[in-house]
Amino acid sequence: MADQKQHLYLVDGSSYIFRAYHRLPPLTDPEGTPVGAVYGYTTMLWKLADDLDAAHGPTHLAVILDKDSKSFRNDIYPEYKANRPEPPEDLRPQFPLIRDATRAFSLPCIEEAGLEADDLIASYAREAQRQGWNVTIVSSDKDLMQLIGEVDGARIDMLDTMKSARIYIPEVEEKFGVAPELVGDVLALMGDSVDNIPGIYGVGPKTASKLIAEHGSLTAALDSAEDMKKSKLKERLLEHRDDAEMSRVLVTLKEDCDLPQPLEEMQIEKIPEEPLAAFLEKHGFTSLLKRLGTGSGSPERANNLHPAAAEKAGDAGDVEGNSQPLPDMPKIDRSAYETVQTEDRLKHWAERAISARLVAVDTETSALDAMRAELVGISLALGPNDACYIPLAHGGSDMFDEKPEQVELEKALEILSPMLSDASVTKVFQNGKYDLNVLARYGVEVAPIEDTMILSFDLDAGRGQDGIGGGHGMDELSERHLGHQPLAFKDVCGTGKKAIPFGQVPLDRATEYAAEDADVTWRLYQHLKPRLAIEGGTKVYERVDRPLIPVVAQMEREGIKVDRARLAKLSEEFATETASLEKDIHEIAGQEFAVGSPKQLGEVLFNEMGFKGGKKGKSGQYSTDQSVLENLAKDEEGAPIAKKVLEWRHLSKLKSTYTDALQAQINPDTGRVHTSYSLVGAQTGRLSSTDPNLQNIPIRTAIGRQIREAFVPESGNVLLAADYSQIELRLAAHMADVDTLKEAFANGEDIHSRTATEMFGEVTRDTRARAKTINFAILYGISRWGLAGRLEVEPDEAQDMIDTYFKRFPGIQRYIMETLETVREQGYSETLFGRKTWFPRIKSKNQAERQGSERAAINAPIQGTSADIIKRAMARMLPALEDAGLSDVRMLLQVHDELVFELPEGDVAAASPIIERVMAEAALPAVELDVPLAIDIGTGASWDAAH
DNA sequence: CGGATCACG
DNA sequence: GACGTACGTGATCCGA
Repeated sequence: MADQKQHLYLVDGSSYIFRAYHRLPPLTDPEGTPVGAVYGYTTMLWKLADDLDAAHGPTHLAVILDKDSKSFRNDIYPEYKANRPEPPEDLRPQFPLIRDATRAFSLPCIEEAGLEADDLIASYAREAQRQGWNVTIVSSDKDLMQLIGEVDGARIDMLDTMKSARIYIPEVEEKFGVAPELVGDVLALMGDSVDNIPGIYGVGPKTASKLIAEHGSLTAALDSAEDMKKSKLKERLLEHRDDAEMSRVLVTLKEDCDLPQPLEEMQIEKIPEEPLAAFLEKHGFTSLLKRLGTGSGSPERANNLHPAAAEKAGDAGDVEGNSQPLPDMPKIDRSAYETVQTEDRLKHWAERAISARLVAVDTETSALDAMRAELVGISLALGPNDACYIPLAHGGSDMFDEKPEQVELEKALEILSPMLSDASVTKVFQNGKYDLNVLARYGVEVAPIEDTMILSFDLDAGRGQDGIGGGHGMDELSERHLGHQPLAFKDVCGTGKKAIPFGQVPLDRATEYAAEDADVTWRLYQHLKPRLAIEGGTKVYERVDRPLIPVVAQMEREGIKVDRARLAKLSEEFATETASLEKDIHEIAGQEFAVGSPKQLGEVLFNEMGFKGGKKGKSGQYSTDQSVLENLAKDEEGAPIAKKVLEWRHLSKLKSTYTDALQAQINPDTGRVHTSYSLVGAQTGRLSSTDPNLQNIPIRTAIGRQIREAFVPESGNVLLAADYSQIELRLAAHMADVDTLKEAFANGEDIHSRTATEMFGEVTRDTRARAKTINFAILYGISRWGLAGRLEVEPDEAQDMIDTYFKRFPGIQRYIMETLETVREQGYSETLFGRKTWFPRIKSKNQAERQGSERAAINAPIQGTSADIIKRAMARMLPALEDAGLSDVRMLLQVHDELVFELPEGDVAAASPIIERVMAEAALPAVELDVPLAIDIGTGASWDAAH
């Protein structure tokens, strides 16, 4: 008998690489091969190998892979997995590398034609269990959860390495509401859209779990349908019984496959250094390579991997590799954190923070909305693993539990405030705007601050692709830069209806989560801040973005007053009008249908009513967008219904998105609407606005403008709107150095008219409108087909116009070529103030993808410079007004080229010239433009009237 | 949760 | 020779 129980680890390699691919940045090795998923896979094996000596660690280990896409399940059901999309282009070359990586670790790698990895895993797991071994399946695939459980003391459990979570019977019961043996029955009912397993149509995980838990088996659940009272569910159970029974077969794992390699051969003791070292070297995983020599644990990060964008891009690509070595930080250790429950300990931490001069801070609250959330606790970090959590409003898990001991909230803030406002103590946040707003509502001012989210944005905007690895949230940053996955909020509080407020999380758990966030923030700061100077991000961070954080925070707290009664009245009018339009539309169509459903509308118009001009898109659905309906409206037969649908759309959009939604957004405490601006929302450096979005309030139609009339000042005040006139075209004139355009702006000419003169020789309504379209087309990166579509001319004619434009304004073409050349060379574009936007796909082999990046790259310096300028104006605005003794002016909103203020009527005359000057001079002294920046200012008793 | 649509600069 | 056509956002609805 072996002295230690045998323990087999079965790694579900195939499912792992898909998850790794989607979660890791698109890294490439020195040869340019994409290796993001391989890197993730390698670190995962590394961690497992690290556990070789551990008590619960593996004695035997094998990786199981899918051989090909077909299996015996396709014989039962040909559509099995038929919906699977092809793997992404830059993942495909990584599949063979996964095998290489496995061999590099000298581990067995098992795959078998006609069998899926799941079946091999099931068969190996059962065989090992029969021999009395323990088994751990390294996967998070829910299908495999069927296997979990114990037979004669031999356990099968699962390990989700991405979440660092063990999965055993309680976790399965939590997820499925039934024991592991019944998981297959639940899966058969609910189906699986990814694998294309039908299940019962209309039955999801909730209903499936409930039915199986109630009846004890699939058959019993299906049989019970007979006795159910009449319902949709009953019908569906009866009608689709066959589907469920076939699904049951599909989800059943084959547990008796022949085992291609005997269990004994999977024994491991120590990973030999070769060929692992050669593999790590070949793919540039040097930080792992270094660890191999020292024999220490898993890596913090791979620091010589190149972002795919910077591939062969000269010095830019080496930036990460050249960055200063990080102080060697110990692994995150959640058990090291302190829960601060007494005044003495709190004072101790405050004193330590003051002498440390740098402290990472994070607040925990009861809600996501900074204007409504209540403070629940604060965490601090002074170094790696040197962190604490200060609970301030934790209650028991229910009203009968006693509250845990904690420092009283006011007292705690009194102790912390001097430190938080101490000019010699830097407070580091992740998205500090949120914490600033929460603390400000408790009367606590915080300065000076640093912000890791903004640091990341200023260094890496645009670096991800299609949402992969490009974000600036804490969890993503931690994984990307620290190689560590922090506890997720939902792991602590749950999600959906079962979610509990943070204040009810037990203190030990709350401390692990909250203090870790401060710890991670502290570490990220150490990592990101040094990169600024090396990579040229200091200016934009220090001069533009960081100063803006408290300014935007204050704007959010100000909010804006809306006239609720007025909105309600509009809602009512829109409701009446849409109802009557809907009736008319049904009458014309000769049938009732959901006007709001593009699918139904398309079928009614182009099938039932037989109108021509129906075009189906990718989804196989008719397009019914504005342009289609406008064309239909030109047709005598089509006009009546098309016009009414257009009108219906217009009104129902205004009602649902604005008049209804804005009323609901009024904050009960302040009576005003508080948007939330994202400082990292747009890759170009613009702000974005959410909850509600106040940057897309209607203005282009008279009906829509009524909504603007509901944005009003407090009595005795007015609203003042100041906007940059044609700022992007002015910047284009400057950046492309176009004399004609610069001269026109210097003379205060109407730029579209001037363009019309240059291009068509005369200014008429028509030529001016065309010129305007062309001017914008230039800013957005032009194509003859795009312009042709907009102007409703032939592509040839559009090309002539583009040629003429380039001839008349010669700098433009040069600007476009030069911009693209530098972006291709260095991987990113830059604004006049040095803000970078990365374009990882600028060299894509996919033409559409590449051209899309090119258009974005042409636009980004212009849109981004404009964003820089208004941000600089915002940061200077209130101090400038205060210097002039105007302390009652409140800055409320920013809409890309416009600022909205609320101020006493009597201050308008004095404030207007100051606002104008600050905006006009915002580029100075860093940048001296060749064109003046003109500002239009208006005031009025509503936002509409101020225009 | 993705697609279609439409509101803004 | 085919591809798919203007940049940047966010909210709502539908339908799976």
